[in-house]
Amino acid sequence: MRLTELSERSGVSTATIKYYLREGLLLPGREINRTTAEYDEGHLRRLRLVRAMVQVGRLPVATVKEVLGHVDDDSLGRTVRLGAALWALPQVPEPDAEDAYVRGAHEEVEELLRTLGWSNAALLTSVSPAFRSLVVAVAALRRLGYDWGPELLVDRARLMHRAAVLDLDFVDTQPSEAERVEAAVLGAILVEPMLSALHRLAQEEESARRYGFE
Amino acid sequence: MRLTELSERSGVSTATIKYYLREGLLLPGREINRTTAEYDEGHLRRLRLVRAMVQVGRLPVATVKEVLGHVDDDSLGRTVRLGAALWALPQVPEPDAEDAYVRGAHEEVEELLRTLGWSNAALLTSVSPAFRSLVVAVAALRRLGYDWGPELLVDRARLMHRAAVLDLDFVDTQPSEAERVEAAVLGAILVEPMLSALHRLAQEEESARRYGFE
DNA sequence: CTTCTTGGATAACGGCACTATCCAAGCACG
DNA sequence: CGTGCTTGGATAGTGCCGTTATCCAAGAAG
Repeated sequence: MRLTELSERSGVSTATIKYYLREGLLLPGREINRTTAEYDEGHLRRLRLVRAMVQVGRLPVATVKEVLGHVDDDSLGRTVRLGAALWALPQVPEPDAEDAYVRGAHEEVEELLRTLGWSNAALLTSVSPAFRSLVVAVAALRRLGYDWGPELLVDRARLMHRAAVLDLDFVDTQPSEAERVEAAVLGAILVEPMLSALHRLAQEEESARRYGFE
Repeated sequence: MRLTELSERSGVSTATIKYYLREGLLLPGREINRTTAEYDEGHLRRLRLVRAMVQVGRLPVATVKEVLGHVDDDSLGRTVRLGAALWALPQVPEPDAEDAYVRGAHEEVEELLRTLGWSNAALLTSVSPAFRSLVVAVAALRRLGYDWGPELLVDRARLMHRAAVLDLDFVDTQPSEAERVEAAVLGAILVEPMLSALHRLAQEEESARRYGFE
């Protein structure tokens, strides 16, 4: 198919597709002659993947490129590929390591991992972006005077672990390794906004149950 | 305290504080004379709240203003205030209502709410931004060929409901109504990145447990 | 008195996701 | 065989947004 058809079938403007091609998010089509290129279903699928990451996952375009690079790199094992993709995700700004709140939060999160017995995750301490994001969030809450100690984190962590188990169960249903890796990354990137949406719906529901609408 | 001290204690540059004042995220200080204004602890706290929303919650400044407007509006009940604040959160772009995937996803999400018995949330169908975000996410997954039916959503929804219960339990520990409202909104805005971070850590942990690092 | 600091107004900046404009090379149809 | 359309590539421009820099006149400080 031509660029125009690719655009129609994906709902993405040709200008934007050209932009993605330029940025290396999409492989160039098979060049038929100097003014025509042929695209296939693979391009369409990849384009939809990019769109999902950008629109639903709110990933910056540069990040999508990086994530896809890890997904495509089949020299790595699945855990490493998934980890690499997760590490490319947008990060919270580097916290001030001198800040007392940040240091306290850091220790609390480490204690949390010990409590949970997440020995693998504990290896990643202070390097994993997810770890850092967690520290920054906890520090922000403490700065605001909320006493969110490990006891309040641990239940939520168990919940999210169960969500992760569901995600990886789903990954295991995929027929091929390539699909499993893609599903794993999608499970990280697209499931997250879904969980957020469910969380908000659940909050509205539960708030209405408890306090009504008055 | 003066602007400079406010800046030092919060770690936010004076230029940025001025910007927030301009945008109405911060109330002006008590004007001592034409070139001096006095700020208090309330300003510092509000500034930290704004920073947390912008940096940790990734909310656009205009959205923060809107959310704070709802938080401050004590003419409303808690559920309504929380709902209003949640509705101001960044939204996924309006989906194409003609799109078959979107329509299918819409029905699936409605079925999900029926299954869960979330009757209050069901009232909000097709208006709540959270509902819409969920529809968009499900549609994106289906477009990519994943058969994520309600059966895969319902477990996750129950998990997020339990998270919401924890959030509202925490809200109920707050001593005053004003603090409860703030905690509820924070519980929506700051807890979400925390859950995301925990989710990613849990995925890395679980992936390492299942497949190792090879 | 002079030098520094204050807060307010305004303009400028840098990043980012697109989008619009050109262009020359092909194709399609009467 | 033209004439006008479409193609893909290159380049520049747009709009938004969070932030920062520049001015300024009015006070404070030594």
